[in-house]
Amino acid sequence: MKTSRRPYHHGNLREALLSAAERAVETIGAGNLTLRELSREIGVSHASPRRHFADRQALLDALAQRGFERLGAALARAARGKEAGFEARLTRFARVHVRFARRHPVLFGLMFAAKGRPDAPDALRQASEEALAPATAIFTDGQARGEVVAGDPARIGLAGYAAVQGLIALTAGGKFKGVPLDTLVGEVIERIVLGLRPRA
Amino acid sequence: MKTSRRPYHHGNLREALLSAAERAVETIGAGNLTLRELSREIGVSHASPRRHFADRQALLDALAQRGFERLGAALARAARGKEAGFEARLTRFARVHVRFARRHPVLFGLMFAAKGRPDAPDALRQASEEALAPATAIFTDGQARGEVVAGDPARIGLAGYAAVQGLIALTAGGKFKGVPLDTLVGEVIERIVLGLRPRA
DNA sequence: GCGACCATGTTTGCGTTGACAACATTGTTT
DNA sequence: AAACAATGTTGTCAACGCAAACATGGTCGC
Repeated sequence: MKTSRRPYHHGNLREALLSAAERAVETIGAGNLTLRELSREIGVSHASPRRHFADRQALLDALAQRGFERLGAALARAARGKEAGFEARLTRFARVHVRFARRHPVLFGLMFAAKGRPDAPDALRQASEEALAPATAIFTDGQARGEVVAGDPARIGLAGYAAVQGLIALTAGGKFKGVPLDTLVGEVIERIVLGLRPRA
Repeated sequence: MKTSRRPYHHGNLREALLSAAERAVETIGAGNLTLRELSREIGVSHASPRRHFADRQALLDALAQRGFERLGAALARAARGKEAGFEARLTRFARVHVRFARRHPVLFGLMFAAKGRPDAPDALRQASEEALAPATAIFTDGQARGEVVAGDPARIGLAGYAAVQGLIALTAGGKFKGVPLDTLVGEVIERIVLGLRPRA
C-alpha cells in the first residue's frame, strides 16, 4: 500500500485542466465542454475545478488568455525584421496569424469572442492587446520607408488588419479548399497593398 | 368560462419562439438561452418548443437562417444600381453589412458560427450563400467598367469582402468608439480600393 | 352530422450539469 | 506539535435538455 495509487492532491490541477480543456474544446466545441467530464477525464472529483476557476466561463477565459499569449509570441516573431519590405513583412504576419487560426479554430473563436465580451477580465483584454501590438509596428515602419500612405497608423492599419481578420473568418468556412492557404494569403495581401483599382 | 383564457393552441408558436429567442439572445447571449425560459415567457409548457424545433441547436440554426435571409435582402438592396461607381457601391454594401452586424451583434455571431459548423443544415448553408451573393456582382461589374483589376472575381473579391468582414469583427470589439462607424467604413473601403501603397 | 385522423400543446419523468457547502487531507509555518 | 492555508472530496440542489405518453381541437372523408 506504500505506492499511493492516487495521491490526494493532483499537484498541478490547474494546468491539467487547461490543457485537457484545450484539447477537448477543439474536438467537441466550446459549448459542449463540461467541467464534470473534464474532471472525470483527469481523474479528480467533479467539484475540484472550482478551486482554480470560479465557474465554467472563468476556465474558458483563461484558455482564451493563454491563446492570446501564444498567438502574441508567434506574431511578434513574425513581425521581426525591420529590414524586410513592408509587403513581405505583412505577408509573414498574416500567414502566421491565419495558420494559428487554422490550427486551433475553436480556441481562436473563443479568444475573439471572449475579447469582445463587455465583462471580459482585464488580464484577457490586456493579453489580446499585447498580442496584436506587433501589427502597428509593421505599419509605422512601412510609413517611415515610404511604402505606406501617410496618416494615422491605427486607421491605415485597420484596413490591412481587417483584411487579415476577415480572411480568417472566410477561410474558416472552408471555402477555397483547393487553394493552399499561404497562396491565398499572399494574394490577398498583395491586393490590399496595391489596391483593387488598377494602377496607371 | 366561455372566454377561453388560454386557448389550448398558441396558434403561431414557431414564430413566437423565434422572435422571442431573437430578442432574448441579443440581451443574454446565445449560450444562456434556455428553451424553458423561452416557453415560460411565451406562456406555453416547457416541452412545446419540441414540436417545432428538434432541439436547442435547431432553434438557433433557424434563427441564424432567418438572419441570413434578412441580411441577404438588405445587402441585395444595397448592391443595386449598376450605374453607380464601384467604390460607391462597395461602400454602400459594406455600410449595410456593418450596420446589420452592429444592430444584431449576437445574431450576427450566431449566423457565421452556424455557417461554419460542419454539420450545418443545408437550408442554412444555402441561405448564407444567397445572402452574400450580391457581393460578387459588385466586383464583376466593377471589372466590366475597368474600375477593378482583372482576375477571378471570387479571388479579387475575397480581399474586399475580407476587409468588410474583418472590419465587423474589429469594430465589434468596441474599438474606435469615437469615430462614427460609417466614416470608418468609408475610410477602409477607400483604402482598400486605392491600396496601402502610395500611388505615384 | 360524425368519427378517424393529425397537428399541436401538456404532463410527467429521467439523467446531466453548474454551483454550493461541509468536510477531509496534505504541506507549511510558527 | 498545533494552527493554518491550500487543495481535493462528498453530498446536495435547482435548472436544464430531452423524451414518452397523453390531451385538445380542427379537418376531412363518408
